Amino acid sequence: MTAFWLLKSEPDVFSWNDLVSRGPKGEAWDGVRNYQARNNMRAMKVGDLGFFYHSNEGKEIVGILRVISPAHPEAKDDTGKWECVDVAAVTPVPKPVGLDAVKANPKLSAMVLVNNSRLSVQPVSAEEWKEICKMGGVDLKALKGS
DNA sequence: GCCAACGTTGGC
DNA sequence: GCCAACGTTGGC
Repeated sequence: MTAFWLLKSEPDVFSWNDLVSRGPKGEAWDGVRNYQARNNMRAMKVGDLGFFYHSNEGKEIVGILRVISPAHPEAKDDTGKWECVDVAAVTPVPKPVGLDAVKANPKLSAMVLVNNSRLSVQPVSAEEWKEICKMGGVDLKALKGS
């Protein structure tokens, strides 16, 4: 069963367009220094899908990415404590879903994004995934084929 | 730029 | 092992 996630990045540092420009080789989602977020990455499997969320600037879900490698130690990290997964862009969200829209939707009131805004890698339920895809105009059938 | 919420660190 | 101090994140 494919699991769903939400990964945050400040567009100043690393944006959706940056990930798109990496193509199918993707990019290591490194720099995470939070145990909860790391544990979420450890739980990821290749093929899992995630939302790409722009924090601070934009505050909206702008794209969908795919996990292309399991969690592995970070090359840059000399403590050996931290890990990252590799992700690649799948498709943009045609109508980016803003934080305000998520908050305004009662179906999404349990989302981690709403209740723990500081967690940078978070799980998304299948229901939440579907709802946001609907709001964003994402073609779910097209996603499956990718 | 401010501040609330949260996580981590370190003294005891 | 508790908790105060500090640092960071991220919404506003």
